[in-house]
Amino acid sequence: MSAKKNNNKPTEKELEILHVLWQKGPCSVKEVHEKMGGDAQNGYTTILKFLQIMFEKDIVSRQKSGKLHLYKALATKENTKQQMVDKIIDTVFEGSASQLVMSALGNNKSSKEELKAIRKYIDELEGEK
Amino acid sequence: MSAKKNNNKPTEKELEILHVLWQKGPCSVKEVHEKMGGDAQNGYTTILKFLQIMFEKDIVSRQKSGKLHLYKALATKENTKQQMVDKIIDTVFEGSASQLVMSALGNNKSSKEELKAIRKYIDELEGEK
DNA sequence: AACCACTTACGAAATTATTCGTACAAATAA
DNA sequence: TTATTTGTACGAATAATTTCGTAAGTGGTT
Repeated sequence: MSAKKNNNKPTEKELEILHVLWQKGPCSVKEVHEKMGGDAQNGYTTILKFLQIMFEKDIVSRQKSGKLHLYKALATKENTKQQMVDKIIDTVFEGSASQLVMSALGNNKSSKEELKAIRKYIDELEGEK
Repeated sequence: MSAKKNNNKPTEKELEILHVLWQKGPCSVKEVHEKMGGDAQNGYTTILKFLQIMFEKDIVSRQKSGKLHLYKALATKENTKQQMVDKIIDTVFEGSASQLVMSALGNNKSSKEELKAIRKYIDELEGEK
């Protein structure tokens, strides 16, 4: 068992960084930094520090490649998403997924195609029951 | 225009407190404190402090009633929920509500009845298009 | 070797969130 | 009136998050 622990949900900024890693795969600090808008948004060492902290928290792994480190997200996007969704359902929707669903569709930004896809998905779920 | 500003999303604990206010309507500090489990969970002054801070941030309003203050949530539960949902869609679901929906239903905790209700809701939405 | 560009490591500052002790004010009981 | 109860205000301690300055390592060039 590792001395590190990862029971923690990522913070706001950690999530931003994870996004880059999910999108681009293993990255150097420099790549993450640039993808996040360069010094205009965050100092290079800020990103570096975060990646180091995230490494300690077991949120990312890293591997030396030449003289630099390549950082890689450990949690998958899917897991993290699921975790966040579960939590929001729990904390603001009284445990009811359907309430969340209605809220999500309520802003009327979903196209007919999307609605169709959702319906299909529901069909599949019902089939299983 | 007030000197205060409320562009801030509530923090974790603020959200907990909002929940009590949403559920019970205007409350004294004491009521919120008790509803949240009393001193076992949070000291009385902790809750008091939060309500004061939230008052300064314009998250709640307050009104003297006899010798105590009654605090009242300013944002509605609906607005807050919507805001949180919009944000999660934006930050982890690439702007796609349907992705969130699938994730929400994906944990398979929704009953047949819930699925039915959602389907009906989708029908209504499609009708509008 | 001395220099330069690039990268990591470390530590501390700044900010925000959370918790609580203590003092003070008002109403009420003894 | 004095003590007690009930509530507010304030300030400080602690913890977590975010930011960045500075030092130091590494490899390549001249």
